[in-house]
Amino acid sequence: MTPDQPHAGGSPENGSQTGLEAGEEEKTTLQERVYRRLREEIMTGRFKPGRSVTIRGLADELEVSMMPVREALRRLVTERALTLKPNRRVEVPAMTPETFEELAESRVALERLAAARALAAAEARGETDALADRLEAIDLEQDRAIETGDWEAYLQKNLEFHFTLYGAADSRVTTPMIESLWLQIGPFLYLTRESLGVTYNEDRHKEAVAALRARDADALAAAIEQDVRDGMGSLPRDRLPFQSAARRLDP
Amino acid sequence: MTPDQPHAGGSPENGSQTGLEAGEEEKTTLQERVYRRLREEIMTGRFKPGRSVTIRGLADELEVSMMPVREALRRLVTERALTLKPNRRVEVPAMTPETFEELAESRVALERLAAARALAAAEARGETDALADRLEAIDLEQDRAIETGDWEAYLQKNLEFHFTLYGAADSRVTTPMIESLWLQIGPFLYLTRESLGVTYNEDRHKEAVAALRARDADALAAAIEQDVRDGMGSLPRDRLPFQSAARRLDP
DNA sequence: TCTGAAACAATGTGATCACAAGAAGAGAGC
DNA sequence: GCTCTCTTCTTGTGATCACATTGTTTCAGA
Repeated sequence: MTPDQPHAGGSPENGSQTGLEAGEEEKTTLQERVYRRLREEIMTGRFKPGRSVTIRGLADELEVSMMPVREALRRLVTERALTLKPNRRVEVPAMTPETFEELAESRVALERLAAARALAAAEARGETDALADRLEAIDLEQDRAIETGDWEAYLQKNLEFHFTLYGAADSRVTTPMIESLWLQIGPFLYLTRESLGVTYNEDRHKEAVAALRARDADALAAAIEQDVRDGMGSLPRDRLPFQSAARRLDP
Repeated sequence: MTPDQPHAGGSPENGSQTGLEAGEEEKTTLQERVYRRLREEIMTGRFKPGRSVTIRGLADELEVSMMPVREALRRLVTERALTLKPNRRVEVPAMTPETFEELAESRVALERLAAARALAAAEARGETDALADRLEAIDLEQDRAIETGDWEAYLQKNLEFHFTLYGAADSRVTTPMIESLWLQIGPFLYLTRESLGVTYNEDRHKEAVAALRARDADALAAAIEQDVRDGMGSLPRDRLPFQSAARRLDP
């Protein structure tokens, strides 16, 4: 739909010529699709810290009007994926060592909880082994991604592993908070790759699966905690693209 | 500002005749003030679960146009203070025992973390004792609120105690998440009062202050955890206004 | 060449309108 | 009386416009 057309709502002819994955499911609102699109781009690091984002700019780029972009941006700001500067301008937040530390600690606290809840929920439904099987399959695919050097797939499978586990608890409170944390860390991980090159970290996924099969909630939580700490703590702090360093990467 | 007036932005004559705390600071956006107002009303239980909220209805009530209400509502939905039904209608979410449990567990996980971080930050700045003094003063006021039977002040001081503590860490990640959790629990607490009458719970604030003075992070976290569990766990589950019961309270 | 102000452009915020989907109500048929 | 359908009204979503504010550029004066 071109903005010149003075119509609204679910006009049947929209979608096919927008930049928003043409031919996809049209059931959702435009704002929702813009949101997902932006979220995806933020997560994969296409928006670099310090880049300022404008409503009209994105509206033109995505070939929609200002309204959906405006609401999507506001949503991302409340999720802290973007920040609202005092000027009312929106930009990709720069990472600081303090925030990084806090994100790691919050992830540990919440993901331990989510993992324990997932085990309890799966066990209550008698699906624990099935869940372990699924996680094991994902972990194998991740190993394959490492072998073939596919960094994107590696990160994707890591994300899939964690959220498959937490999804078993269908926690409508905890999971969204964890998602918000990932959303804040995501772009930084991709930046890290640019500045450090590809570094695959050892993970504790196999230990987690084993703990799950053993119905050992404490061991599961410990494995998840170690996994989070390994993933975020093993990065060389002094060479990470924090704040000022990040600006250097931005043309 | 009346909606009939076809002007926008920071017209100097607005604010005085809106329902939004006339004469207040005009520096913020209208959307921000609507947001705070709604947030306040949700927290104090003026919006009962199941009540459906409409953009135009609120816009008329607050004497603003649809736009600020629309954005404020979306923000509250993102924070899970309100729920977006599949019909795209917004309503106050009904509490379920599962969600209540999950909110309690999440609070424990995050507030333990926030408390520990607060102690570390205060100690690093040499303000630990000053912080303890402030918390003690708040706790005394809370005791006084209990004596005089002022339920509103009681809840207010309880909130103040917790966020004064966490504020010492100025955690830009953890604190907002805790706020979101309180926002989800808040209205339910007030509902609970209506259905159960006033019940003052014992708290662990004095233990927390003592742990703070002793620079004992573990004891502090334990006190906070106990405080959260006492506050949320001591309520008689079978008589709480969950889901169906909540509907009964709504005229 | 540097500084400062004035003109210009870009941007966020709020208002208003149009439209489609859904909810509610009325009325006919059984 | 009950159910189904058609109509009417309500509501959310998207588009577009107006305005104030913030950034940016230009250009004169030293």
